[in-house]
Amino acid sequence: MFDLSDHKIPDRKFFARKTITVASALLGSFVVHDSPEGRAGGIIVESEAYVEYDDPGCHAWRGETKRNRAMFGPPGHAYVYFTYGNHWMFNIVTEKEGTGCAVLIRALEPVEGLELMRKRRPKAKTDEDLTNGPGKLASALGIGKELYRADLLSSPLKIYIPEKRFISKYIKKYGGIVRTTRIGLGENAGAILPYRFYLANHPCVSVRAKGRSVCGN
DNA sequence: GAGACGATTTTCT
DNA sequence: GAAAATCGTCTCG
Repeated sequence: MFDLSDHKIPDRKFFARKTITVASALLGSFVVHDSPEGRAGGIIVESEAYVEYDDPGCHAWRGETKRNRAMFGPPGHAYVYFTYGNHWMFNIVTEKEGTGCAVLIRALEPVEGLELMRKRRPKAKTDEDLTNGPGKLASALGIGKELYRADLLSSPLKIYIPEKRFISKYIKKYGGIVRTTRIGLGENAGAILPYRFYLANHPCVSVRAKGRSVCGN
């Protein structure tokens, strides 16, 4: 398994930057959830940016509501919400407090707690199936409403940033970063904005119909 | 293997 | 009452 002592927990400023910057900077870093059942975690291989000010697809576009309140809070916190009847989504709040922006984590490479994740997702046939979608990874990591607004710097749910060398090697290994349009948004909901990032050849990326790898990088 | 669709709940109009 | 930042299953090739 990976030794997390080589990786550091970012400070608040890491998340306070532009959402697009944070979304791409998160590729190759770790998400770890220490639950009572044990530790589960993986490497981020796909992310999407959602920003309040120029993005009709963002939950915060129409202003603050009870549901999206966490997005307007301080950066580095979790914005977790429920959708489509069954699924939790895990987002990381970005930019300065009062701005409704976040990064949606769409896919991970499972690394820590494989057994626990398999137990949580008995229907997954392969290990890639454990975390190759936003609803799937939340389920595999045991992320639910109790982590709404959790501080990623001090709660059981944390982000670890590996050394720069590790990240560039990892990104290179999987063919570089692709920037393209997001998934699951309607035509009028900012579907054309190139706010999605993923590792070109990574097996865990949830490339769907709309997400053809167009703009290589 | 790809495309269609139903499940199910929270939130807003 | 409808839509939603999805998933799993069913159908047809």
